Amino acid sequence: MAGQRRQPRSRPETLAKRRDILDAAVEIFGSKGFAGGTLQEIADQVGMTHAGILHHFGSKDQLLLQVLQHRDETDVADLEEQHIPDGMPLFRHLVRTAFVNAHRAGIVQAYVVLSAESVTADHPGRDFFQKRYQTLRSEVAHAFAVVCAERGVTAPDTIAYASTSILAVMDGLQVQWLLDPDDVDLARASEFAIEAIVSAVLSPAPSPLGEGADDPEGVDEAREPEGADAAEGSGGGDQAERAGGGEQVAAAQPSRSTV
Amino acid sequence: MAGQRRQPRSRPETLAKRRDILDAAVEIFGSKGFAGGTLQEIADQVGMTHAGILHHFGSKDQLLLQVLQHRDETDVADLEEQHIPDGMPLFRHLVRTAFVNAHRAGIVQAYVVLSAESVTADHPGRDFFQKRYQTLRSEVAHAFAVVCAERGVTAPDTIAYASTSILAVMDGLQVQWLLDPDDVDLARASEFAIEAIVSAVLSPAPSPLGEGADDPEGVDEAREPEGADAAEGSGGGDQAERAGGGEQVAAAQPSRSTV
DNA sequence: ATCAACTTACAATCAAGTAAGTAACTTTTG
DNA sequence: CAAAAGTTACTTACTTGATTGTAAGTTGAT
Repeated sequence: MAGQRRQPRSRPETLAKRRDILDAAVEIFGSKGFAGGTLQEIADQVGMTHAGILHHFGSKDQLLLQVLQHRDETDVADLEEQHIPDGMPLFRHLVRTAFVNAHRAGIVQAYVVLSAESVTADHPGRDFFQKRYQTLRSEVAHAFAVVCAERGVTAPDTIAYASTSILAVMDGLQVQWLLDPDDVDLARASEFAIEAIVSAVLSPAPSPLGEGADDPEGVDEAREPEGADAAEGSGGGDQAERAGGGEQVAAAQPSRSTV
Repeated sequence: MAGQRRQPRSRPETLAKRRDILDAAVEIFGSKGFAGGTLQEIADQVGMTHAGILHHFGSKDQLLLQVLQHRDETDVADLEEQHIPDGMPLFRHLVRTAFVNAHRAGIVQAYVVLSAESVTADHPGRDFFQKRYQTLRSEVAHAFAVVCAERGVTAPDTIAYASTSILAVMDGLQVQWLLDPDDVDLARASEFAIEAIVSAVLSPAPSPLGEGADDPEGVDEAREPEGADAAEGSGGGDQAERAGGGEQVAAAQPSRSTV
């Protein structure tokens, strides 16, 4: 709803200012979320009024989009130095990224918060993250294909699961690490999980859970064709199930009463 | 700042109403986030005014806490029927949970959004999720210890990484699945990843990434003792690195320009 | 003199919380 | 057992304080 001149012919000084704003926005949105962070706070951080920010970006939504895009560009630039890896080097690169991220809680948090927030109803960043994950998945899948070819392994159908899973662990570990940096070793755990998943693709082992025994088909999946029926909105419980499951296992903390 | 009588001696009818409110709150907070959702919306859904809700719960923060706690209790009750598993059955249970969750986008979303949002500065749910993950990690770790003992495997030091990783994949997959239910098979991918990680603990394979070669020590970790120095607030790029990484790999979607 | 980069001032919402009142139900008590 | 008294579950109405966005004016550089 806001008309905005998108850098019509701006001076280098102005561009620098815009970058400052974007950096401040990452920090604020990262620490308070998009809905929780305000233009005022961002403005304060760069020493302007909130109207000044709107002058540059037109609206809060636009600002978020630019933040996201700017991050991408910045990071791409960072990588441009190094050669962009494929095949096995990509996996090594992902591990290295986790090690680097363990020293960048600020940006990690921004992505964690914004990506999760983006799943909410018409969030301005939804499209961005959806496309991003699609891209990342296909890149990782490609690396898997390359590696399989190199080793003469017939590219298994597990590649899709493995690709999405690798990205998932990296993200999920970030959440736990942000909540509890002392308990979670972001870098090592990422390394371990990535290795585990790559191994599983390259040398598929029989399921340790017991092949026929677990038969999750009977539980749910068999009834409906794919996991696509999606969005509902009330009912039982998600990760909570996991809490329940362990409560009577010799758990460290009594979960029901303590929490 | 709000004084509130916490069910002093309420009638069963009242308790039912409160449950209604909690259910509505899960839905609203799940679809809009905690910061994004309003008491008004929740009130509308149960046919009251927002003041009525404050009458029951005192404040929005309190409401969130109760929502979280209520979910836990509900889910525990759900599980009480089944026997709570340990050892290998716990892992099977986690897989089953993923299959069940694939049909409960609503609650899955609530947890995804709220857990990620909880990492933000003094979020009322932070403590809840921090404790929750601690509990879950130790439960999974315990199951690993049991399984290792059963198989005569010396419990490896990888158990901690594996435990946190299993929870992480499950969470991370949920985000991707919510954004793109057609592209991501929540249940199958969770199953695959859990099996991969359990296998990696039970039969450790040499790193497929090349033992000495990757040497992430040199990158960062070696410099500072642990991944605990944490919170910063500006700089380079998180998952973005991953996008960059693949951009020049024959990726499906042009990432820089498209996004 | 013009244009970009702002600022001040204001509009329009909107949200959380509070206060006070009301109707219904429970408990006490004579 | 019934009237009084108290309590609960709300509502309406208001206060307070933000927050995004707009409009119009000011300043400095080209």
